[in-house]
Amino acid sequence: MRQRGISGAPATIRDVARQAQVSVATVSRALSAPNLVREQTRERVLTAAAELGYQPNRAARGLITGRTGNLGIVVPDVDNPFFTGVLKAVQAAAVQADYSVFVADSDEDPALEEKLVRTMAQQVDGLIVCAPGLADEPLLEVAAKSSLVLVNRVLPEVPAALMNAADGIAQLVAHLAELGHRRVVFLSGPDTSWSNRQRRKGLRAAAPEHGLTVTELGPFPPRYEGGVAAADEALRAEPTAIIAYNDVMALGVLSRLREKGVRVPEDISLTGFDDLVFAGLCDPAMTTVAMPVREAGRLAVELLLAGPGEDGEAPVRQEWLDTKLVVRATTAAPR
Amino acid sequence: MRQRGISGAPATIRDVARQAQVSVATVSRALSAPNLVREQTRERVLTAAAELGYQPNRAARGLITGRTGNLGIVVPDVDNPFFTGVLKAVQAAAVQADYSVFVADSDEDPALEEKLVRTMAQQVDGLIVCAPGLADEPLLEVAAKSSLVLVNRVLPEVPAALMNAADGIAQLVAHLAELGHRRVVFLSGPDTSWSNRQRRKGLRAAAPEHGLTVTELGPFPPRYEGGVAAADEALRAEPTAIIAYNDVMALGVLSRLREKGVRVPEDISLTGFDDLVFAGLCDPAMTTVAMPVREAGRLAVELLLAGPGEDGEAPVRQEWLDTKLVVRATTAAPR
DNA sequence: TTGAAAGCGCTAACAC
DNA sequence: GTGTTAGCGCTTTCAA
Repeated sequence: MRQRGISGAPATIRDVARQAQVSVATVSRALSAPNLVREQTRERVLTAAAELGYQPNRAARGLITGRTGNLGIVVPDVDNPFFTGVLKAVQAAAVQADYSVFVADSDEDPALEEKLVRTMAQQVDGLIVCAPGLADEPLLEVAAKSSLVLVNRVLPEVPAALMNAADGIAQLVAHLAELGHRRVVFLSGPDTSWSNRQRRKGLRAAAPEHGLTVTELGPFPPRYEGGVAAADEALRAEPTAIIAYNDVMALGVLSRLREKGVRVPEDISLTGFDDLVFAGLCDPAMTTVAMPVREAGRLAVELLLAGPGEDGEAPVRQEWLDTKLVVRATTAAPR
Repeated sequence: MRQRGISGAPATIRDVARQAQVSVATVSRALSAPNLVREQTRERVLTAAAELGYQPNRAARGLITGRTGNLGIVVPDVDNPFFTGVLKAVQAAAVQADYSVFVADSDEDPALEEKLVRTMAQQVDGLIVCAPGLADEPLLEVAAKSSLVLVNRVLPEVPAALMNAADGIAQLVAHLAELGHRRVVFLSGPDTSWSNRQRRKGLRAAAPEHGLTVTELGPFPPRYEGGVAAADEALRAEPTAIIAYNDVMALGVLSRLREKGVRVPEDISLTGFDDLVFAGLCDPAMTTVAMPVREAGRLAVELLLAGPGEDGEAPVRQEWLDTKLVVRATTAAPR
């Protein structure tokens, strides 16, 4: 920030001290430990500070306290609504606790991700990482030296905010079974993704309980085109319902099915996952599973601020958040 | 960031100096002005730094240089793809220039927006503001003291990255006219929005040139529900084409039209604006105008880093970026 | 080419 | 309750 005001440089604590006729220590106290100064003195200081437009220099404060007042979050793609949901909540919770937040976008590049995590770790009081692609080791290493919270990822002794996708897919299975479906196809996402593994695991556990036969196809790229490509393959298995790895993929499936004259949900049911905005806006509106992205963001900040506890006393918190089935118009009883 | 490594506190410049058997000044120089130290010395320093995992403390550096190495951006909603497009590019450009970026979300609240802008201004080297709702005065005030760049907003003497929506809508009008449309409806967004004014202005200028009669309706809330509500009103004007303020609203219109059995584009043409992801994913895919969000983000950072010039020498840069018509499936010749 | 030393603006002992 | 003062880790004169 370049100073260009008439008054030149910004006011320092010394300017305030002079104006209020007290020492710098008193100014410091009046501002950060108000109960340590006489009411009257404090008021003089506050007035002087206001008059001079004084704002404490955070770098100087951080230098001595060892705290920066900043939180960081690294995500693979800030343009992906899944992560912005988390980001939004992180941001809100941080502001509330009087922290600022740094955001870094790795553009899905694991190497960059590692660099960003390391760089950021040293300029924040706590770091939130949603980085499906990053390897375990660098994370563990950083976690050993800094306050780290993982989102949707489990690593020993590292606090985490987890979304219970397995249960979400179980809800989905129950819903489908109740409608009368027996033969479904699961369109898998990337094998490397923790989320995909969770979803598949949940599916494998829940399907037998509901008498569902599942054919797993893929992996497919978790994008619109991936869905388009997957649709034909899915049809060949002649299911009555298709469970796509996520909403975006489901949209691709939907488009391809329409192209081939297959009606949804009359001829075949289709579900997404994540409940991104457009899941509710497409036509027919998509039955999907809502992920607690906001809650995860909020929780991540809470875990960060709660800190590691009194040196190993409390156990590391890895908390699961509920997902929720959202029934819309792409699912119906099979013919 | 809490330290918990075995080695205790992180290495400081003094540790490196000791290990490399030089003074702290030399370490500092080796790191930030390599050509001022002998090659051999520099290598010793670099080795020592690497061995100790030394990372300069940014707060300390900032304290003395007056620079923070941080950029800030404030947006009304980090969960809105329009802004995340800008954010993504800002982030990328910043990292490239070795800056970190703070992001603040005002949640569309002008009062909070003002507070965030003021707070942020003092902890960054430059601030990017995309805040349609914020009043002029606070912005001008902050701009007087800090490096500020506006996105999609014009204020005297404040550098800005602007998207040429007026031209975009002119392209839209030309496209519609070419298809044979003569009677169109414009579904207006919020009156207070700079974007809406730009779009309306462009429409009013372009329509007559192409022999189009325009009925302006609204203002409507720029959301899905706004579009649903607007659709009925639009139909009453019996247009052959509807131009919605933005994509989200257009989606609402599309849904309501389908509900009423009005086919798009056979019975009526429909256009959006912004080209958000789902504009290409909905069915039929939406004809819309792509906004140069990425370019705007990139440019904003460039304007920030270019700085105010040699004290008033160079004129303040307010640059316009091109928008682009994207023809998809919601527009066709009228019956 | 290198080193010694003076702070940047602030907080936290420690005196009074 | 308040003031004095010693640094936090770094960059940058100024000398050598």
